[in-house]
Amino acid sequence: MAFDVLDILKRNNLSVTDSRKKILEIFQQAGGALDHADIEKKTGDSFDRVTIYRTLQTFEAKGIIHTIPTIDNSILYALCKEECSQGNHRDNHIHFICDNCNTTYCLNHIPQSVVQLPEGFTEKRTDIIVSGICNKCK
Amino acid sequence: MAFDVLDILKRNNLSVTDSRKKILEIFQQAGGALDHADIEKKTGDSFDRVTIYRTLQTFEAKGIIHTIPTIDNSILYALCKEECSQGNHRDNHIHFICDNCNTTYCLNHIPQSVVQLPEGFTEKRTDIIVSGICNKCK
DNA sequence: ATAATAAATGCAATTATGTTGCAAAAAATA
DNA sequence: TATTTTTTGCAACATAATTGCATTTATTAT
Repeated sequence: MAFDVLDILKRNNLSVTDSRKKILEIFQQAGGALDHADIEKKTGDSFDRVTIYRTLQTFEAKGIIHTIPTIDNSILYALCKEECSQGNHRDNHIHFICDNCNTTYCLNHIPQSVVQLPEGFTEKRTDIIVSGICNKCK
Repeated sequence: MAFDVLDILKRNNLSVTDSRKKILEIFQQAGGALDHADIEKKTGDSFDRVTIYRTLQTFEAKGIIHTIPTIDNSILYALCKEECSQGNHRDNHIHFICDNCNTTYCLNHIPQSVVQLPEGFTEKRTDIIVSGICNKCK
């Protein structure tokens, strides 16, 4: 566990700091997606709010985490799978958000160009967000 | 035009007020999706910010407008099509957001249950957001 | 048409959310 | 271990969103 976290930071040429280690661990334990407020809750007052914002920004820029669109005004982040490389790590994810427990699942299913766009439209990224009830809440 | 707007309000048992009429007209003229800030710009200082927030909430509750997930932290709203009834007015929309001009298009294409969910997961709503370049910006 | 009732609005205050500059602290490098 | 580079925390600031309440406006019943 601790090894994984160190490894991720080193692979991405990031300084190893307490906040970065802690936030990565939180993502690993959570499994699903988290927003800034979730992380702030889980870190208590160990770190400044600003540090959390900046850490999330750094991780996203490096492709360690990716954002998930939401219907409310929060920004959800989730750990990228191994396969997600710099360029395409945002593409082809399907996310499931449980209406009951609010957990976000990253489904690894890759949609085969589902959408038929009108003439003149070019697709760059497609996000599919499914909401409903998850297997734990049913 | 003015008739449409009145009609919508009456069909939904809403009091006819200046702000509600104006905001509906703005949506009709815009065609695409708008967030709170867009509407505030277009109304100038005719109405208080709070009134705009409350009007959007009311419209969403009535199924007159629906929200669209976004990757930034804005809440986008768009007029529902006629066919969208109370219960399902959020389902089966595909939205296209242009990376260049930022316009949001409501595509009427209805996906035929694209996603294969794992056992125990129940789908209630599916949002598909495609981003890229629109036909005007290409 | 007018009075009574109900609903919506505007204002002020409050809370939440996000950003920036800079000095101090910590990490990486030589 | 000393030097350089990077990250952090603090303070200030900016924006976004919510709530309660008095006033205004719209609806309704007479």
